[in-house]
Amino acid sequence: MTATVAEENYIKAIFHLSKNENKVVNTNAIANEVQTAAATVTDMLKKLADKKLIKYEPYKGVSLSKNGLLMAGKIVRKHRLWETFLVEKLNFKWDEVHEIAEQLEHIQSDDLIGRLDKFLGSPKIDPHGDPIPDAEGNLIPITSKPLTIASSHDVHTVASVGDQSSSFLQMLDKLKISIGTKIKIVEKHEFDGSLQVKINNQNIINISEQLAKNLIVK
Amino acid sequence: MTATVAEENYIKAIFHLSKNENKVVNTNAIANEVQTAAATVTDMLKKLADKKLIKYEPYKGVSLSKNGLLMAGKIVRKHRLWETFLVEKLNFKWDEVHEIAEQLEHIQSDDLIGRLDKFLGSPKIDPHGDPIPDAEGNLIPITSKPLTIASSHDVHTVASVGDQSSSFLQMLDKLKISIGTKIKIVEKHEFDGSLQVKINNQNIINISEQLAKNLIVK
DNA sequence: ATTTATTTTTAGATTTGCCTAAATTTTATT
DNA sequence: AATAAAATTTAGGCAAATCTAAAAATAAAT
Ligand SMILES: [Mn+2]
Ligand SMILES: [Mn+2]
Ligand SMILES: [Mn+2]
Ligand SMILES: [Mn+2]
Repeated sequence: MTATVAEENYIKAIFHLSKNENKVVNTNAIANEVQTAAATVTDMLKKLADKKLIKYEPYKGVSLSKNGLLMAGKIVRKHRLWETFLVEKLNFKWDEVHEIAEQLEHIQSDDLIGRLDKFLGSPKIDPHGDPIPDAEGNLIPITSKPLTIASSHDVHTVASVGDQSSSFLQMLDKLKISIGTKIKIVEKHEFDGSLQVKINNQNIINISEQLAKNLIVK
Repeated sequence: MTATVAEENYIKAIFHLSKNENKVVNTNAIANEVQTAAATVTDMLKKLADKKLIKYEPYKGVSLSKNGLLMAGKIVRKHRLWETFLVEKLNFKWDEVHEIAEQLEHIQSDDLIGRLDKFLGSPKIDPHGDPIPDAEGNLIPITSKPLTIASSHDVHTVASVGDQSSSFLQMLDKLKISIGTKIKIVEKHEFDGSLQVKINNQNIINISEQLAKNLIVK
């Protein structure tokens, strides 16, 4: 009844690739996400379909079933609660926690997660601004968008990051951009898509389109 | 180079069965400890011997190598630090933490354990009174003995418990006996080995030999 | 509409950790 | 010392998760 670590990682990968919706996910995309061969993914998809965790049509891709979606939500909840613990209590930096949470998310004990949640004050978002699903695995999606499609001359607030890589997160640290930072688009450069932005109503800097795309604001 | 969860569990089992010494451990004892068939243990012993973690002589039993002993110490350190976290920070009772620590002890990150240790104030003993090995895996054995061989009419202090079962720990809770409790042997009953003891210089109760054997005092 | 390219699945192997049953070695008992 | 009992190892197999290479299905390009 309880899923293996491998199964949990696949379920979570499908969840992330389908962006919390019912979007169909391809075999190759999963293979890339979990870093395995496509053939290995096919094997696993058959197993997950047998367990009714996904809807799988050969050659057509997969989506999570209702059960699969809730399971994914619970794993994501654990991942994000542990990340919050690591940053809030153990003083890890936000670019250092992903690998460890990747392991901790598989620890099996509902009681543990309930107590951890309480210990942390039942946080609603993790250190990267991502929402934490409830104990049943339900996730309330946050209505936010990349800075690239946000309106000019308006002040936006950084809600989360669209990339968890430490190179990206460390760059944000250097630029003094974090969750909650106010950003006003001063000018958009047609040429390379870069943006002239005002940070926290203070200094004005230029950021690349690549960076702006991964700043999720509300 | 890094050991699997199964390998770690076997190394730890051998460590516990050899009571931190160089005592030789039998296949059946390990099989019983890790709850597997004896043949499975033999397979694993060959693998651990190849990796130079144990000294293995077929039919003669095994003991940990220097490397194996340090690896065991590191796993035990993690187990006991996590137990301390669960009790001190998440308010688990001391009879509820073993199963979860059994999982958490396999999380791989030296940085994590270093920070956890610091967060907990570098505790020297875990919730059961067992010493916590240092970061290198070295353990300073505590010189303590079962209450059954302690002197009469002297006051002893409970240092640790010789049994982690929740039935035993819950019984101690009922008897108001915990780590640090003062116990004076009032009388030893020849007939069944039970002891008349005075708890914290207050009430006098009778405890069975079975119970006294698992009260480790100093 | 064919041909080509890409994606996905199938086929056949490997490794790890486990099992049962049979053979072997060691230990205990007549 | 011979035999019986217990402990341990070997033999052969199985399930999970992975791989590479080949076949099949789908999508893209001419
Ligand atoms: Mn994971
Ligand atoms: Mn996160
Ligand atoms: Mn364990
Ligand atoms: Mn303990």
